[in-house]
Amino acid sequence: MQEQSPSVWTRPRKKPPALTRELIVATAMRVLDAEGLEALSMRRLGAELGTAATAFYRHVASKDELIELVVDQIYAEIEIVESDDPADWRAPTLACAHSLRAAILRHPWSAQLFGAAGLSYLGPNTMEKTDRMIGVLETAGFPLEAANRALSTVASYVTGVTIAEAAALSLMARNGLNQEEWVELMWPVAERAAQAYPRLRRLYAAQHTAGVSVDATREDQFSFGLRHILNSLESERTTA
Amino acid sequence: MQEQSPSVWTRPRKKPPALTRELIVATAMRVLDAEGLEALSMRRLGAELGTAATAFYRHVASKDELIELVVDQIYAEIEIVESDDPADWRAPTLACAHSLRAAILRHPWSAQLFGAAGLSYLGPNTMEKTDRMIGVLETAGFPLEAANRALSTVASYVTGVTIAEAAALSLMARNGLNQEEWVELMWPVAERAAQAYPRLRRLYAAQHTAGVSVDATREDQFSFGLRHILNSLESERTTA
DNA sequence: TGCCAACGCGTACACTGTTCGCATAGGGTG
DNA sequence: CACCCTATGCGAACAGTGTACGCGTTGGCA
Repeated sequence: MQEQSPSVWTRPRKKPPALTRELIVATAMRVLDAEGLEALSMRRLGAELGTAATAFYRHVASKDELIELVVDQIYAEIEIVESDDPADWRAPTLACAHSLRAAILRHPWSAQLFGAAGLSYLGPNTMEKTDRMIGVLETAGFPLEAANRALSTVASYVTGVTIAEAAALSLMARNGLNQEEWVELMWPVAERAAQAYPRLRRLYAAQHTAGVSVDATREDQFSFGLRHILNSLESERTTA
Repeated sequence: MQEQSPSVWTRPRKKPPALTRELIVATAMRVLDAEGLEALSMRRLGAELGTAATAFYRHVASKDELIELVVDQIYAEIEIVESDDPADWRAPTLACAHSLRAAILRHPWSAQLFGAAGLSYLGPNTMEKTDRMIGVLETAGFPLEAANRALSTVASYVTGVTIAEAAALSLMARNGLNQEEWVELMWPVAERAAQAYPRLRRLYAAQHTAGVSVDATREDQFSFGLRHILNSLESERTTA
Protein backbone atom coordinates (compact mmCIF):
# COMPACT_ATOMS: atom_id res chain seq x y z
CA MET A 1 0.00 0.00 0.00
CA GLN A 2 2.63 2.55 0.90
CA GLU A 3 4.49 3.54 -2.22
CA GLN A 4 7.42 4.98 -0.30
CA SER A 5 10.69 5.30 -2.17
CA PRO A 6 13.54 2.97 -1.19
CA SER A 7 15.23 6.07 0.19
CA VAL A 8 18.49 4.34 1.19
CA TRP A 9 20.82 2.08 -0.71
CA THR A 10 24.47 1.45 -0.47
CA ARG A 11 25.44 2.17 -4.05
CA PRO A 12 23.24 4.48 -6.10
CA ARG A 13 23.63 2.73 -9.45
CA LYS A 14 21.81 0.02 -11.32
CA LYS A 15 18.15 -0.56 -10.71
CA PRO A 16 16.68 -0.66 -7.24
CA PRO A 17 16.32 -4.40 -6.61
CA ALA A 18 13.12 -4.13 -4.57
CA LEU A 19 14.86 -6.09 -1.85
CA THR A 20 17.67 -4.52 0.11
CA ARG A 21 19.57 -5.52 3.16
CA GLU A 22 18.28 -2.40 4.85
CA LEU A 23 14.69 -3.11 3.89
CA ILE A 24 14.91 -6.70 5.01
CA VAL A 25 16.44 -5.77 8.35
CA ALA A 26 13.90 -3.02 8.92
CA THR A 27 11.00 -5.32 8.12
CA ALA A 28 12.38 -8.04 10.34
CA MET A 29 12.65 -5.48 13.13
CA ARG A 30 9.03 -4.49 12.62
CA VAL A 31 7.83 -8.06 12.85
CA LEU A 32 9.99 -8.69 15.89
CA ASP A 33 8.74 -5.61 17.70
CA ALA A 34 5.15 -6.43 16.90
CA GLU A 35 5.08 -10.16 17.49
CA GLY A 36 8.28 -11.31 19.10
CA LEU A 37 11.14 -13.58 18.17
CA GLU A 38 9.16 -16.75 17.55
CA ALA A 39 6.98 -15.02 14.99
CA LEU A 40 9.90 -14.28 12.71
CA SER A 41 10.30 -16.94 10.08
CA MET A 42 11.56 -16.54 6.57
CA ARG A 43 8.13 -17.37 5.18
CA ARG A 44 6.52 -14.80 7.46
CA LEU A 45 9.05 -12.23 6.36
CA GLY A 46 8.31 -13.13 2.77
CA ALA A 47 4.61 -12.62 3.33
CA GLU A 48 5.36 -9.24 4.87
CA LEU A 49 7.28 -8.11 1.81
CA GLY A 50 5.26 -9.94 -0.79
CA THR A 51 8.10 -12.23 -1.78
CA ALA A 52 8.95 -15.88 -1.37
CA ALA A 53 10.84 -17.06 1.67
CA THR A 54 13.87 -17.94 -0.38
CA ALA A 55 14.27 -14.51 -1.92
CA PHE A 56 16.25 -13.21 1.03
CA TYR A 57 19.11 -15.60 0.55
CA ARG A 58 20.39 -13.43 -2.28
CA HIS A 59 20.96 -10.63 0.25
CA VAL A 60 21.66 -12.44 3.48
CA ALA A 61 23.69 -15.59 4.02
CA SER A 62 21.38 -17.18 6.56
CA LYS A 63 18.77 -16.41 9.14
CA ASP A 64 21.56 -16.22 11.70
CA GLU A 65 23.25 -13.45 9.75
CA LEU A 66 19.97 -11.62 9.45
CA ILE A 67 19.58 -11.79 13.20
CA GLU A 68 23.09 -10.50 13.75
CA LEU A 69 22.25 -7.55 11.54
CA VAL A 70 19.09 -6.87 13.47
CA VAL A 71 20.90 -7.02 16.79
CA ASP A 72 23.58 -4.64 15.56
CA GLN A 73 20.82 -2.32 14.48
CA ILE A 74 19.82 -1.95 18.12
CA TYR A 75 23.17 -0.36 18.82
CA ALA A 76 22.40 2.24 16.21
CA GLU A 77 19.75 3.59 18.56
CA ILE A 78 22.24 4.37 21.29
CA GLU A 79 22.85 8.06 21.71
CA ILE A 80 26.24 9.21 22.85
CA VAL A 81 26.46 12.69 24.28
CA GLU A 82 29.84 14.23 24.81
CA SER A 83 30.01 16.61 27.72
CA ASP A 84 31.42 20.12 27.43
CA ASP A 85 33.83 19.33 30.23
CA PRO A 86 36.38 16.86 28.79
CA ALA A 87 37.08 15.55 32.29
CA ASP A 88 33.44 14.66 32.80
CA TRP A 89 33.11 11.01 31.93
CA ARG A 90 30.26 10.19 34.30
CA ALA A 91 27.50 12.04 32.48
CA PRO A 92 28.22 10.51 29.07
CA THR A 93 28.65 7.07 30.57
CA LEU A 94 25.42 7.32 32.53
CA ALA A 95 23.61 8.57 29.45
CA CYS A 96 25.04 5.80 27.32
CA ALA A 97 24.08 3.16 29.86
CA HIS A 98 20.53 4.43 30.12
CA SER A 99 20.34 4.69 26.36
CA LEU A 100 21.46 1.11 25.92
CA ARG A 101 18.98 -0.08 28.50
CA ALA A 102 16.18 1.84 26.82
CA ALA A 103 17.10 0.46 23.42
CA ILE A 104 17.03 -3.11 24.67
CA LEU A 105 13.73 -2.58 26.46
CA ARG A 106 12.31 -1.10 23.28
CA HIS A 107 13.08 -4.43 21.61
CA PRO A 108 12.62 -6.98 24.37
CA TRP A 109 13.00 -9.95 22.04
CA SER A 110 16.70 -9.07 21.84
CA ALA A 111 17.18 -10.50 25.31
CA GLN A 112 17.05 -13.97 23.83
CA LEU A 113 19.80 -13.13 21.37
CA PHE A 114 22.56 -11.62 23.45
CA GLY A 115 23.69 -15.04 24.56
CA ALA A 116 23.88 -16.25 20.99
CA ALA A 117 25.42 -13.22 19.34
CA GLY A 118 28.54 -14.64 17.88
CA LEU A 119 30.38 -12.04 15.92
CA SER A 120 27.96 -9.24 16.55
CA TYR A 121 30.62 -7.51 18.56
CA LEU A 122 32.03 -6.76 15.16
CA GLY A 123 28.87 -5.19 13.85
CA PRO A 124 29.50 -1.66 12.55
CA ASN A 125 27.11 0.05 14.94
CA THR A 126 28.41 -1.88 17.90
CA MET A 127 31.98 -0.96 17.04
CA GLU A 128 31.21 2.66 16.37
CA LYS A 129 29.49 3.26 19.69
CA THR A 130 32.17 1.34 21.54
CA ASP A 131 34.88 3.36 19.87
CA ARG A 132 33.27 6.65 20.70
CA MET A 133 32.69 5.77 24.34
CA ILE A 134 36.29 4.64 24.72
CA GLY A 135 37.20 8.01 23.28
CA VAL A 136 35.15 9.80 25.91
CA LEU A 137 36.74 7.83 28.72
CA GLU A 138 40.22 8.30 27.31
CA THR A 139 39.97 12.07 27.05
CA ALA A 140 38.67 12.07 30.61
CA GLY A 141 41.91 10.52 31.79
CA PHE A 142 41.51 6.76 31.53
CA PRO A 143 44.43 4.97 29.92
CA LEU A 144 43.32 3.13 26.80
CA GLU A 145 43.10 -0.34 28.21
CA ALA A 146 41.57 0.89 31.44
CA ALA A 147 38.94 2.69 29.40
CA ASN A 148 38.17 -0.55 27.62
CA ARG A 149 37.93 -2.44 30.89
CA ALA A 150 35.72 0.21 32.42
CA LEU A 151 33.37 0.34 29.47
CA SER A 152 33.21 -3.40 29.32
CA THR A 153 32.34 -3.54 33.00
CA VAL A 154 29.54 -1.05 32.60
CA ALA A 155 28.24 -2.73 29.47
CA SER A 156 28.20 -6.13 31.15
CA TYR A 157 26.25 -4.75 34.04
CA VAL A 158 23.76 -2.99 31.80
CA THR A 159 23.12 -6.00 29.61
CA GLY A 160 22.97 -8.30 32.61
CA VAL A 161 20.30 -6.25 34.34
CA THR A 162 18.40 -5.39 31.23
CA ILE A 163 18.30 -8.86 29.77
CA ALA A 164 16.45 -10.01 32.86
CA GLU A 165 14.01 -7.13 32.60
CA ALA A 166 13.49 -7.63 28.91
CA ALA A 167 12.94 -11.35 29.34
CA ALA A 168 10.04 -10.64 31.69
CA LEU A 169 8.71 -7.97 29.37
CA SER A 170 8.94 -10.27 26.41
CA LEU A 171 7.17 -13.03 28.30
CA MET A 172 4.33 -10.68 29.16
CA ALA A 173 4.04 -9.61 25.56
CA ARG A 174 3.93 -13.22 24.40
CA ASN A 175 0.99 -13.85 26.73
CA GLY A 176 -0.67 -10.58 25.80
CA LEU A 177 -0.74 -9.17 29.30
CA ASN A 178 0.21 -5.78 30.67
CA GLN A 179 2.38 -5.38 33.74
CA GLU A 180 -0.45 -5.19 36.27
CA GLU A 181 -2.21 -8.25 34.98
CA TRP A 182 1.08 -10.04 34.99
CA VAL A 183 2.01 -9.36 38.61
CA GLU A 184 -1.57 -10.07 39.64
CA LEU A 185 -1.28 -13.42 37.94
CA MET A 186 2.22 -14.34 39.05
CA TRP A 187 2.31 -12.94 42.57
CA PRO A 188 0.43 -15.77 44.27
CA VAL A 189 2.58 -18.30 42.45
CA ALA A 190 5.77 -16.59 43.51
CA GLU A 191 4.56 -16.13 47.06
CA ARG A 192 3.59 -19.77 47.38
CA ALA A 193 6.87 -20.92 45.87
CA ALA A 194 8.73 -18.77 48.40
CA GLN A 195 7.08 -20.37 51.41
CA ALA A 196 9.92 -22.83 51.86
CA TYR A 197 12.56 -20.09 51.94
CA PRO A 198 12.41 -17.84 55.01
CA ARG A 199 14.26 -14.80 53.65
CA LEU A 200 12.39 -14.77 50.37
CA ARG A 201 9.08 -15.17 52.19
CA ARG A 202 9.80 -12.13 54.35
CA LEU A 203 11.04 -10.20 51.34
CA TYR A 204 7.94 -10.88 49.29
CA ALA A 205 5.67 -10.06 52.21
CA ALA A 206 7.46 -6.76 52.77
CA GLN A 207 7.26 -5.86 49.09
CA HIS A 208 3.61 -6.81 49.03
CA THR A 209 2.58 -4.57 51.92
CA ALA A 210 4.70 -1.79 50.49
CA GLY A 211 2.83 -2.15 47.22
CA VAL A 212 5.84 -1.70 45.02
CA SER A 213 5.55 -0.07 41.68
CA VAL A 214 7.51 -2.50 39.58
CA ASP A 215 8.54 -0.01 36.94
CA ALA A 216 10.01 2.50 39.32
CA THR A 217 11.68 -0.23 41.34
CA ARG A 218 13.48 -1.63 38.36
CA GLU A 219 14.60 1.78 37.20
CA ASP A 220 15.82 2.61 40.71
CA GLN A 221 17.63 -0.67 41.07
CA PHE A 222 19.35 -0.15 37.75
CA SER A 223 20.50 3.34 38.65
CA PHE A 224 21.54 2.14 42.08
CA GLY A 225 23.95 -0.45 40.76
CA LEU A 226 25.13 1.75 37.94
CA ARG A 227 26.01 4.61 40.25
CA HIS A 228 27.95 2.28 42.48
CA ILE A 229 29.93 0.92 39.58
CA LEU A 230 30.80 4.37 38.30
CA ASN A 231 31.86 5.44 41.76
CA SER A 232 34.28 2.59 41.82
CA LEU A 233 35.61 3.09 38.33
CA GLU A 234 36.71 6.59 39.23
CA SER A 235 39.75 5.09 40.93
CA GLU A 236 41.00 3.68 37.63
CA ARG A 237 41.28 7.14 36.18
CA THR A 238 44.62 8.89 36.25
CA THR A 239 43.42 12.23 37.54
CA ALA A 240 46.05 14.13 35.63
CA MET B 1 25.08 -50.74 27.93
CA GLN B 2 25.50 -49.41 31.42
CA GLU B 3 23.15 -51.24 33.75
CA GLN B 4 23.39 -48.59 36.44
CA SER B 5 20.56 -48.50 38.96
CA PRO B 6 18.14 -45.57 38.81
CA SER B 7 19.64 -44.50 42.12
CA VAL B 8 17.33 -41.54 42.66
CA TRP B 9 13.56 -41.20 42.58
CA THR B 10 11.19 -38.92 44.31
CA ARG B 11 8.92 -41.51 45.86
CA PRO B 12 10.26 -45.00 46.49
CA ARG B 13 7.09 -46.95 45.76
CA LYS B 14 5.62 -48.65 42.75
CA LYS B 15 7.85 -49.83 39.96
CA PRO B 16 10.68 -47.71 38.65
CA PRO B 17 9.23 -46.28 35.42
CA ALA B 18 12.51 -46.33 33.52
CA LEU B 19 11.97 -42.66 32.75
CA THR B 20 12.23 -40.08 35.48
CA ARG B 21 12.34 -36.33 35.52
CA GLU B 22 15.78 -36.56 37.06
CA LEU B 23 17.03 -38.98 34.44
CA ILE B 24 15.62 -36.93 31.60
CA VAL B 25 17.14 -33.71 32.91
CA ALA B 26 20.49 -35.37 33.51
CA THR B 27 20.56 -36.87 30.04
CA ALA B 28 19.56 -33.57 28.46
CA MET B 29 22.38 -31.92 30.36
CA ARG B 30 24.82 -34.51 29.04
CA VAL B 31 23.77 -33.92 25.46
CA LEU B 32 23.90 -30.16 25.93
CA ASP B 33 27.37 -30.24 27.43
CA ALA B 34 28.63 -32.53 24.71
CA GLU B 35 27.02 -31.01 21.64
CA GLY B 36 25.39 -27.72 22.49
CA LEU B 37 21.90 -26.32 22.47
CA GLU B 38 21.04 -26.95 18.84
CA ALA B 39 21.79 -30.64 19.16
CA LEU B 40 19.10 -31.16 21.78
CA SER B 41 15.90 -32.33 20.17
CA MET B 42 13.29 -34.61 21.62
CA ARG B 43 14.13 -37.28 19.07
CA ARG B 44 17.83 -37.01 19.89
CA LEU B 45 17.02 -37.32 23.57
CA GLY B 46 14.90 -40.33 22.77
CA ALA B 47 17.75 -41.95 20.91
CA GLU B 48 20.00 -41.29 23.88
CA LEU B 49 17.65 -43.08 26.26
CA GLY B 50 16.40 -45.72 23.86
CA THR B 51 12.85 -44.39 23.82
CA ALA B 52 10.61 -42.59 21.38
CA ALA B 53 10.60 -38.81 21.28
CA THR B 54 7.06 -38.64 22.60
CA ALA B 55 7.75 -40.64 25.73
CA PHE B 56 8.97 -37.60 27.63
CA TYR B 57 5.68 -35.81 27.48
CA ARG B 58 4.41 -38.05 30.27
CA HIS B 59 7.01 -36.53 32.57
CA VAL B 60 7.50 -33.02 31.23
CA ALA B 61 4.91 -30.63 29.88
CA SER B 62 6.96 -29.34 26.98
CA LYS B 63 10.48 -28.83 25.77
CA ASP B 64 10.38 -25.38 27.33
CA GLU B 65 9.68 -26.85 30.73
CA LEU B 66 12.49 -29.32 30.26
CA ILE B 67 14.82 -26.47 29.50
CA GLU B 68 13.73 -24.55 32.57
CA LEU B 69 14.52 -27.60 34.64
CA VAL B 70 17.94 -27.90 33.08
CA VAL B 71 18.69 -24.24 33.68
CA ASP B 72 17.63 -24.50 37.29
CA GLN B 73 19.92 -27.48 37.61
CA ILE B 74 22.85 -25.18 36.91
CA TYR B 75 22.08 -23.31 40.09
CA ALA B 76 22.43 -26.55 41.99
CA GLU B 77 26.12 -26.44 41.22
CA ILE B 78 26.65 -23.16 43.01
CA GLU B 79 28.52 -23.55 46.25
CA ILE B 80 27.77 -21.17 49.06
CA VAL B 81 30.35 -20.88 51.79
CA GLU B 82 29.47 -19.12 54.99
CA SER B 83 32.35 -17.39 56.65
CA ASP B 84 33.22 -17.87 60.32
CA ASP B 85 32.97 -14.14 60.83
CA PRO B 86 29.26 -13.23 60.53
CA ALA B 87 30.19 -9.69 59.51
CA ASP B 88 32.22 -10.97 56.57
CA TRP B 89 29.93 -10.80 53.58
CA ARG B 90 32.61 -10.18 50.99
CA ALA B 91 34.22 -13.60 50.99
CA PRO B 92 30.95 -15.52 50.60
CA THR B 93 29.71 -13.11 47.95
CA LEU B 94 32.94 -13.32 46.01
CA ALA B 95 32.90 -17.09 46.27
CA CYS B 96 29.29 -17.25 45.15
CA ALA B 97 29.94 -14.98 42.20
CA HIS B 98 32.93 -17.01 41.06
CA SER B 99 30.96 -20.20 41.59
CA LEU B 100 28.10 -18.93 39.45
CA ARG B 101 30.48 -17.84 36.74
CA ALA B 102 32.22 -21.20 36.78
CA ALA B 103 28.90 -23.03 36.61
CA ILE B 104 27.77 -21.06 33.59
CA LEU B 105 31.10 -21.51 31.84
CA ARG B 106 30.88 -25.22 32.54
CA HIS B 107 27.64 -25.19 30.52
CA PRO B 108 28.17 -22.50 27.91
CA TRP B 109 24.97 -23.31 26.06
CA SER B 110 23.11 -21.79 28.98
CA ALA B 111 24.08 -18.33 27.76
CA GLN B 112 21.43 -18.60 25.08
CA LEU B 113 18.77 -19.36 27.66
CA PHE B 114 19.14 -16.66 30.28
CA GLY B 115 17.29 -14.19 28.11
CA ALA B 116 14.43 -16.60 27.65
CA ALA B 117 14.18 -17.94 31.16
CA GLY B 118 10.64 -17.12 32.04
CA LEU B 119 9.77 -18.45 35.43
CA SER B 120 13.07 -20.08 36.10
CA TYR B 121 13.61 -17.59 38.86
CA LEU B 122 11.17 -19.76 40.70
CA GLY B 123 13.13 -22.94 40.22
CA PRO B 124 13.88 -24.63 43.53
CA ASN B 125 17.64 -24.46 43.21
CA THR B 126 17.56 -20.85 42.11
CA MET B 127 15.41 -19.90 45.07
CA GLU B 128 17.43 -21.86 47.58
CA LYS B 129 20.73 -20.30 46.65
CA THR B 130 19.18 -16.85 46.50
CA ASP B 131 17.64 -17.31 49.91
CA ARG B 132 20.88 -18.45 51.48
CA MET B 133 22.89 -15.57 50.01
CA ILE B 134 20.35 -13.06 51.23
CA GLY B 135 20.76 -14.69 54.61
CA VAL B 136 24.50 -14.18 54.51
CA LEU B 137 24.14 -10.53 53.59
CA GLU B 138 21.46 -9.94 56.20
CA THR B 139 23.49 -11.35 59.06
CA ALA B 140 26.37 -9.19 57.87
CA GLY B 141 24.27 -6.10 58.44
CA PHE B 142 22.37 -5.46 55.24
CA PRO B 143 18.69 -4.68 55.75
CA LEU B 144 16.52 -7.25 54.00
CA GLU B 145 15.63 -5.24 50.92
CA ALA B 146 19.13 -3.82 50.62
CA ALA B 147 20.46 -7.35 50.72
CA ASN B 148 18.15 -8.26 47.89
CA ARG B 149 19.20 -5.24 45.86
CA ALA B 150 22.85 -5.93 46.50
CA LEU B 151 22.60 -9.57 45.54
CA SER B 152 20.62 -8.69 42.48
CA THR B 153 23.23 -6.18 41.43
CA VAL B 154 26.02 -8.70 41.80
CA ALA B 155 24.04 -11.40 40.02
CA SER B 156 23.25 -9.11 37.10
CA TYR B 157 26.89 -8.23 36.74
CA VAL B 158 27.98 -11.84 36.89
CA THR B 159 25.46 -13.06 34.37
CA GLY B 160 26.11 -10.08 32.12
CA VAL B 161 29.83 -10.70 31.96
CA THR B 162 29.60 -14.44 31.86
CA ILE B 163 26.94 -14.66 29.20
CA ALA B 164 29.27 -12.84 26.84
CA GLU B 165 32.13 -15.17 27.71
CA ALA B 166 29.98 -18.24 27.41
CA ALA B 167 28.59 -17.13 24.07
CA ALA B 168 32.10 -17.02 22.66
CA LEU B 169 32.96 -20.34 24.26
CA SER B 170 29.82 -21.92 22.89
CA LEU B 171 30.56 -20.59 19.45
CA MET B 172 34.04 -22.08 19.55
CA ALA B 173 32.62 -25.41 20.62
CA ARG B 174 30.10 -25.35 17.78
CA ASN B 175 32.94 -24.91 15.30
CA GLY B 176 35.08 -27.49 17.02
CA LEU B 177 37.97 -25.17 17.75
CA ASN B 178 39.98 -24.56 20.87
CA GLN B 179 40.76 -21.08 22.14
CA GLU B 180 44.08 -20.67 20.36
CA GLU B 181 42.72 -21.75 17.00
CA TRP B 182 39.81 -19.43 17.52
CA VAL B 183 41.80 -16.26 18.21
CA GLU B 184 44.18 -17.16 15.43
CA LEU B 185 41.21 -17.39 13.12
CA MET B 186 39.29 -14.35 14.32
CA TRP B 187 42.08 -11.95 15.12
CA PRO B 188 42.73 -10.78 11.58
CA VAL B 189 39.01 -10.36 11.03
CA ALA B 190 38.63 -8.29 14.16
CA GLU B 191 41.71 -6.26 13.42
CA ARG B 192 40.57 -5.49 9.90
CA ALA B 193 37.08 -4.59 11.09
CA ALA B 194 38.60 -2.22 13.62
CA GLN B 195 40.54 -0.24 11.03
CA ALA B 196 37.78 2.33 10.71
CA TYR B 197 37.70 3.03 14.43
CA PRO B 198 40.80 4.76 15.81
CA ARG B 199 40.49 3.82 19.47
CA LEU B 200 39.69 0.18 18.74
CA ARG B 201 42.55 -0.02 16.28
CA ARG B 202 45.01 1.22 18.87
CA LEU B 203 43.50 -1.06 21.49
CA TYR B 204 43.81 -4.18 19.37
CA ALA B 205 47.32 -3.27 18.34
CA ALA B 206 48.32 -2.81 21.97
CA GLN B 207 46.76 -6.09 22.98
CA HIS B 208 48.44 -7.83 20.07
CA THR B 209 51.95 -6.69 20.89
CA ALA B 210 51.34 -7.51 24.55
CA GLY B 211 50.32 -11.02 23.50
CA VAL B 212 47.43 -11.29 25.89
CA SER B 213 46.45 -14.57 27.37
CA VAL B 214 42.73 -14.46 26.78
CA ASP B 215 41.82 -16.71 29.67
CA ALA B 216 43.68 -14.74 32.28
CA THR B 217 42.43 -11.47 30.85
CA ARG B 218 38.81 -12.47 31.14
CA GLU B 219 39.26 -13.77 34.65
CA ASP B 220 41.04 -10.55 35.64
CA GLN B 221 38.42 -8.38 34.05
CA PHE B 222 35.70 -10.25 35.87
CA SER B 223 37.39 -9.93 39.22
CA PHE B 224 38.14 -6.28 38.50
CA GLY B 225 34.54 -5.31 38.03
CA LEU B 226 33.33 -7.57 40.78
CA ARG B 227 35.70 -6.06 43.32
CA HIS B 228 34.60 -2.59 42.34
CA ILE B 229 30.97 -3.49 42.80
CA LEU B 230 31.54 -5.02 46.21
CA ASN B 231 33.51 -1.98 47.28
CA SER B 232 30.55 0.14 46.46
CA LEU B 233 27.97 -2.08 48.04
CA GLU B 234 29.71 -1.79 51.38
CA SER B 235 28.09 1.61 51.82
CA GLU B 236 24.63 0.05 51.82
CA ARG B 237 25.45 -1.95 54.88
CA THR B 238 24.43 -0.62 58.26
CA THR B 239 27.70 -1.21 60.02
CA ALA B 240 25.99 -1.93 63.32
C1' DT C 1 21.64 -6.77 -30.70
C1' DG C 2 23.44 -10.19 -27.82
C1' DC C 3 25.27 -11.60 -23.56
C1' DC C 4 25.63 -12.13 -18.75
C1' DA C 5 25.08 -11.35 -14.11
C1' DA C 6 21.68 -10.46 -10.61
C1' DC C 7 17.38 -11.52 -8.86
C1' DG C 8 13.17 -13.73 -7.36
C1' DC C 9 10.24 -18.09 -7.37
C1' DG C 10 8.78 -23.06 -6.78
C1' DT C 11 9.86 -27.28 -5.31
C1' DA C 12 11.84 -30.37 -2.31
C1' DC C 13 14.24 -32.20 1.78
C1' DA C 14 15.42 -33.11 6.28
C1' DC C 15 14.11 -31.65 10.60
C1' DT C 16 11.49 -29.70 14.46
C1' DG C 17 7.81 -29.83 18.66
C1' DT C 18 3.65 -31.76 19.71
C1' DT C 19 -1.22 -34.32 19.60
C1' DC C 20 -3.81 -38.33 19.55
C1' DG C 21 -5.23 -43.01 19.87
C1' DC C 22 -3.58 -47.54 20.96
C1' DA C 23 -1.11 -51.35 23.23
C1' DT C 24 0.62 -53.03 27.42
C1' DA C 25 2.01 -54.01 31.87
C1' DG C 26 1.69 -53.87 36.68
C1' DG C 27 -0.39 -52.94 41.38
C1' DG C 28 -4.68 -52.56 44.14
C1' DT C 29 -9.16 -54.33 45.13
C1' DG C 30 -12.93 -57.63 44.81
C1' DC D 1 -7.18 -65.79 41.60
C1' DA D 2 -9.53 -62.47 38.44
C1' DC D 3 -10.55 -58.07 37.52
C1' DC D 4 -9.91 -53.34 36.42
C1' DC D 5 -7.69 -49.18 35.95
C1' DT D 6 -4.07 -46.14 35.84
C1' DA D 7 0.39 -45.08 34.30
C1' DT D 8 3.45 -45.49 30.70
C1' DG D 9 5.60 -45.81 26.24
C1' DC D 10 4.96 -46.10 21.05
C1' DG D 11 3.74 -45.05 16.08
C1' DA D 12 1.81 -42.22 12.97
C1' DA D 13 0.58 -37.86 11.64
C1' DC D 14 0.57 -32.67 11.27
C1' DA D 15 1.90 -28.11 10.78
C1' DG D 16 5.81 -25.54 10.43
C1' DT D 17 10.93 -24.60 10.15
C1' DG D 18 15.61 -23.24 7.49
C1' DT D 19 17.62 -23.67 3.29
C1' DA D 20 19.80 -25.97 -1.38
C1' DC D 21 18.93 -26.23 -6.11
C1' DG D 22 17.48 -25.19 -10.69
C1' DC D 23 14.54 -22.31 -13.62
C1' DG D 24 12.73 -18.18 -15.69
C1' DT D 25 13.05 -13.27 -16.27
C1' DT D 26 15.05 -8.87 -16.64
C1' DG D 27 17.82 -4.96 -17.10
C1' DG D 28 22.53 -2.81 -17.93
C1' DC D 29 26.71 -3.02 -20.63
C1' DA D 30 29.70 -4.27 -24.63
